[in-house]
Amino acid sequence: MTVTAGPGKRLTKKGQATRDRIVAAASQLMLEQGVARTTIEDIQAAAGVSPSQLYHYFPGKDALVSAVIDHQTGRVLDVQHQGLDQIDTIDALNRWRDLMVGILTEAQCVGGCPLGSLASDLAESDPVARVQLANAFARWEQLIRSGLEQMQARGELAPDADPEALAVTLLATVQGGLLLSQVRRDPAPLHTALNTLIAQLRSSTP
Amino acid sequence: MTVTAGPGKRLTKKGQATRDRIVAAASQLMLEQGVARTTIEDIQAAAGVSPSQLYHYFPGKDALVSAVIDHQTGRVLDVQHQGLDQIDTIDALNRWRDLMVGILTEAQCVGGCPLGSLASDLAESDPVARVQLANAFARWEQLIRSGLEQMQARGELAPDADPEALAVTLLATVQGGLLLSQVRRDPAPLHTALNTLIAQLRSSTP
DNA sequence: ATGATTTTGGAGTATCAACTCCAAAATCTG
DNA sequence: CAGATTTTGGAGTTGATACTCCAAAATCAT
Repeated sequence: MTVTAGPGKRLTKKGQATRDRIVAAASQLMLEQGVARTTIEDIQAAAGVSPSQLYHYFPGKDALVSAVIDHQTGRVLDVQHQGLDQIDTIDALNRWRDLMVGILTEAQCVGGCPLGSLASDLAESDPVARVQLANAFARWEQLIRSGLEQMQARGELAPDADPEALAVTLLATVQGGLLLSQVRRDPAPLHTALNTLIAQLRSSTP
Repeated sequence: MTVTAGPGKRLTKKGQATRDRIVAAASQLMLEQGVARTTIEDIQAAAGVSPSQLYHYFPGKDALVSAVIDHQTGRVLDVQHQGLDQIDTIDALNRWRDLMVGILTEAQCVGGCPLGSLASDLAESDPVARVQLANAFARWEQLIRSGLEQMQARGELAPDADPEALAVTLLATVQGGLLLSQVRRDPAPLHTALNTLIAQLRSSTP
């Protein structure tokens, strides 16, 4: 997911490191305080970088936001691959649930979902970002769907279950659960919501 | 939910109208572009009000945000009462689903959930607002739970179903579905997610 | 009606945030 | 090593934004 040298710009090893530092700092700050509340100066300070450096790598804040979306998309999809790639049984779904609840708990429920937060923040104010995030969610959904299809092929899921609809539902429940947990500062809502949904799946297993 | 004259401040009929106009304008703008991106000047223009008027009714932006949260909480809970108060059958849940999908469709998927958007926006940057929103969600959840308990009492829901857990799950799914629909500009995700969840409930009905 | 109180108009201020510019230092290429 | 290119430091500019102030007009209570 790391965007290395594009066609028009050659990036030195050191340059790439600086760029990465900027994106990482911006990603964290924007997750913690939102895009609009994160100033360029904040990012400069967190990344240990001067104004000219930042504007050397990004034409403006919008471009930086776009890079942040790519960065977070990569991080989230990595975790999802880790949890979903070899799903065979319903218990594997429970491990996936625990993976996400664990990450949330470690973060002490701060920030919520990196993609969900960006989406809510940018959906109405940055059309380009909206599409970029829609694509990210589509890829995430596809990952879940593939896992469910694997399970269905192994007979762990009812043959008449609809993996596509279930994938949307699971993704929605993850997003909503993360939001509720973030607001309440308590991992329970995410855990309960996923647990309930997975239990329903099990009950309709042949 | 309308906050009329508090103890320390007497509000004239006209004054209350002006205050209401400010809160309504601020609510809409903050829903459409987020809290941080909505400037006091934007609100002044939309409400047809001068700076001194705004600062006469609110000590600062934070206080206005708090009033906006109250306003949106009232609006959302009103709709939820409308859809949930007399729930007896599973079909009533489907009408509730249609109510929300209908509202979302009318809004052309712009803004998402008024509470969810505020929550995601403010959770990390305004601790007072976070608690205020947590309470709003708790009331919403309680409304859903009461509906489910009614259904359970009538035998429309399995006796061993857990209304509390189901309420959290439904609320999370609504929130996540609204977010996905907002990002994709398509009511389908919300519809699919709620539909799938309700279908699961039906399948485990005695 | 009249005096007290609330409401309003609008100009003004101090601060902050995004972005620019140019020359010096570091790094790469051959 | 030498020239071309990339990277960096830091002061400066422009515009926006939250908030203030004071006097005039409207409204209310008696």
